[in-house]
Amino acid sequence: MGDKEKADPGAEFASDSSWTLGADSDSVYFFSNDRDSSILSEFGWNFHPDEVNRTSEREQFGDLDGIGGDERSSSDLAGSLGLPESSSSGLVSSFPTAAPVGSTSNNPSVSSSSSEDPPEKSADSGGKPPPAEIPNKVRKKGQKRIRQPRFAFVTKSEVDHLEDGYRWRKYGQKAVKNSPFPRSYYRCTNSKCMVKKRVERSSEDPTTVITTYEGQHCHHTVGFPRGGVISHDAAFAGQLNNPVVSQFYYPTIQLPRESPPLTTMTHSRRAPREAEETTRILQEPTSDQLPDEGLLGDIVPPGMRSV
DNA sequence: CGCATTTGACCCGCGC
DNA sequence: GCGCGGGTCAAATGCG
Repeated sequence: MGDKEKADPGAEFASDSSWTLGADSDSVYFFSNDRDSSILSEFGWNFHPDEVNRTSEREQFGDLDGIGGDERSSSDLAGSLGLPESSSSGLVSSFPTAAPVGSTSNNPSVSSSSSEDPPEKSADSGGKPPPAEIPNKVRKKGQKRIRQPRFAFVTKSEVDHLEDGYRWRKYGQKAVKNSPFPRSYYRCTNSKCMVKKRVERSSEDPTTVITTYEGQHCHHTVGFPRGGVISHDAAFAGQLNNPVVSQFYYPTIQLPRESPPLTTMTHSRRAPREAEETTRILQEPTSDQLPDEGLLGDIVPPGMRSV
């Protein structure tokens, strides 16, 4: 696959993504050292910034302005997010710095908008687990849709559905304007988890997959139907091994110099055809190969954190 | 049989 | 107010 890097991933994302990145400026995250952990925890992952080696993606994505001033902090996020599922195809991870979600700016990067903090998990308010936002039918008129922080990742991958350690259920697909590729909507299969993610392929660069996460996991990674349980670390490591370049807008996490193999796993019962074709056999990585032991695996329930 | 995916319809927010 | 586009729902369908 092309290893070429995206010249301007952000721009692409901005144009393709309908998620008004930064549209709601008030909800945009401005990464700062202090906020690193907060942001990460926002997704249910605990990150220890200090342990993460930061690379100089900045150079690479210099045009992506960092969020508010200190982009470095964003690096952790990527790892926490469980990363775009590229594990099957692999990616060279280069986590770009987080971009400000200023829709007005050229910063394409990711958008994270946390307009209103994640609603209390009203987990079971009825039968189905409520989505991140109040269901239309339940939502009262005038009640604004609540959006959770969103983080987008640009990944060079041939497969759309990448593994990230969590199980996802597809609940919708939409055609993307000005793009031949549809956008898929996924929800975490955990009934109590309201995390959602959107996966779409860049129209400009078909080899680029844009994954946007919204919400925070309130549980650990799950086991896979086949392949056993996988940890975030494993998933993360595996992705790093991939030959694809993944650009994570938010985090600027540092990748291990070497990507340890990771056992490929598939969440969905039906493995994507592409995945089967491009999947590489990976092996579970050792802790020292990972960016940081426990860095990715340390997950904390959303409710535990204080933002 | 249970769970995931597909897909058309519906709802909502936003721009004009 | 209207239209467009994004996002979600839910019934139908398929697969293991």
